[in-house]
Formats: sequence, C-alpha cells, structure tokens
Amino acid sequence: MPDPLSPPTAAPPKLDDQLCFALYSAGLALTKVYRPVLEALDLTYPQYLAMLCLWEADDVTVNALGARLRLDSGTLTPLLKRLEGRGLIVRRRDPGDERRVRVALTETGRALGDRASDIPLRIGEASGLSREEARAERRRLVALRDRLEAWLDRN
Amino acid sequence: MPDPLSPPTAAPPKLDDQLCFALYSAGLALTKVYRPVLEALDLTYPQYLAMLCLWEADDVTVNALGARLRLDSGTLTPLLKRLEGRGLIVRRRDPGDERRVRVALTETGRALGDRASDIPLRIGEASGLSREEARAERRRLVALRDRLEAWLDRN
DNA sequence: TGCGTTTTAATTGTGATCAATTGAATTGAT
DNA sequence: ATCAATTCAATTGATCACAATTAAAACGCA
Repeated sequence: MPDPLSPPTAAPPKLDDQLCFALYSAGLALTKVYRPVLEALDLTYPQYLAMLCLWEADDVTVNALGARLRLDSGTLTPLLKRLEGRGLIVRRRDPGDERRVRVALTETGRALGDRASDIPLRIGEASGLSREEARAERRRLVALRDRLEAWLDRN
Repeated sequence: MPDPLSPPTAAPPKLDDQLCFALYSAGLALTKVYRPVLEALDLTYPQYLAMLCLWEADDVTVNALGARLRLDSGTLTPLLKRLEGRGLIVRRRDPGDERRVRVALTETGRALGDRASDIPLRIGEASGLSREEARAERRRLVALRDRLEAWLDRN
C-alpha cells in the first residue's frame, strides 16, 4: 500500500495507462492479422497500401504517393523497387521534369486489384467491429492523426 | 459519374475507407511526435516502452517483457543490448534457470524514470484530446487489439 | 538414469521507417 | 542569361518488427 506521505518524487508513467501504447500495440496486431490475409497476393501490408493508392489513382509521382501514405522516399523507393521487380508497377522519369519519378500500374498490377476486393471484409471480421463501429473508429483515428500532424508542423 | 450498369467486376478497396490505414498512419504520426519529446532522454519510442515496463516491474525475463510489449526476442534482444550498452539496464542469466535472461534496471536506469513523468502530459497536449477522451479511446483500442489477438490465436 | 520434448533466448535474413545527406533538375530573382 | 535557392528522388546508416532457425538448458517420463 503506497504511503500517502511518501516524498513527492516524480513517478514514471504506467504502460497500460497510455493511449499511445494501445495505439502502438493495436497497430502491431493489425499488421499481424494482415499477414496471412495478404499471403495470397504476396504483398506486405505497406506494399498493399501502396497498391491501394495506385488502384485508385495511377501514374503518380513518388511524392504524391508519399503524401497520401505518409511515407518518404527513403521508405518508398526500395518498396516500389520491389513491386517493380515483381512486375506490378513501372517507374519512369517524368519527361517534362526529370526530377520526378512517375509510378504506374502494369496490367498485372491492375489485375491484382480484382483479387483484393474481399480483403476489407476479412479484416473486418477479425476486428469484430460492425460497419458502423469501424466507421466511427476510423473517423476518430483520422482526427487524432490530423491533430498529431498539425502539432508536428508547429514544432 | 459511375455507370450504374457497369459490369460487376470486383472493385479494389479504397485507401481512405480503411480503419486499418487510419490506425497505421495515426501510429506513424504518434511515433514522430514522440521523437522530439524523447530526445531529452535519448530514447527511441520502443526503448521508452521497454523502460516504462521496467520502471513498473524490475528484474523480469525477456519473455515476460515481450508478453507485455507484444514483441519477440528478435526485436527485444538487440534493443535491450543497446539499453545495456548505455548503462540503463543489466542483463544476466537467471542462476536457477540458465535459459532465462533477467533484465534489471541500473541506478542510472531507475533515475531516468524521474525525468519521464511529464512525457504523457506533453504527448496529451499534442493529441488534443481531453483526459476523458483519451481514456475512452485507449479502452476502445485495447478492446480492438484484444480481438485481433484472439483472431490470431484462432488462426 | 537416460533420452526425447519443451522452453528460452539468440541469431539470421527480409522488409519497413526515418533522419541526414547527395546529386541532379528546375525555378526564380536580378 | 546567370547563379543561388529550391525541389525531388535516391542513398546511407540506424533502429525496429517478425518469421524461421539454432543451440543450450530444463523437464518429463519411462
């Protein structure tokens, strides 16, 4: 039992009190759930996210992709090279601005999207959330992310 | 405008609809917020989590630490060696069971905890959440994590 | 006791993440 | 037109995360 008159030394924080650890460990668990689900497509989770982006909007620069995924070229360049090595995308310099690299789907890469349509459903089942609960949670997390990113911009 | 009579080919999922991407990107943003805050302690975010664990319960095995943090020895062993190299912890074989490695704080490591007490407050400010909102969100994320881990156990 | 099984941490290899730097291309201001 | 500043992707080096494997220690059961 803690002494109510114990000296006022600063106490270290507790792991399980932290929203941050909950977010971190939920994220790790999620990636582990994706692994067997994505095995059929032979994609890692970040690779899957990049493909999601490209299935929506093709022929974009590395910068634009990174802005959507919140990843920089140090992460994306090797990841995209692996996707290119598998023939899912092509990377080519923009003829009008040689600094830019445009990323475009190949036919193989586009075709892979047809096989991805049931993935959200399977992940949704693992999460045990209803459609509505998942929507609400997604909104809250996006709001949290946006506030964290705004803080980063200010600091 | 989409053609309501378009063929029923399977459509790939949309990035911004995904709870998963919201969780993933919020987690990345959180780590970036921690970076400057933890700079004063010269700890990375996973190292900080390990120290949080140890400030609560000292002299634990690598297994026990990994169970709380959801990390395996492949992640923890090098991380703990770095903390040991900085003199914050010591790692020694359990005399009663030489398979086990017990991790204990040094005086330096314990003293670092006193300087960590204001970190949750500073992160809380960056998150823009009230104490109550953060508590509620933490509970929901822990519940989600537990369901994902239960699914992993079943599969 | 002896020996197969289990437990535990460490190691190896792949991939992801980011900070910092590099080098090339472009832009802009004069 | 020139040249400094900016933009963009790539690279390097450090850390993290995990699957698969290894090796040693401990356990269990005949």
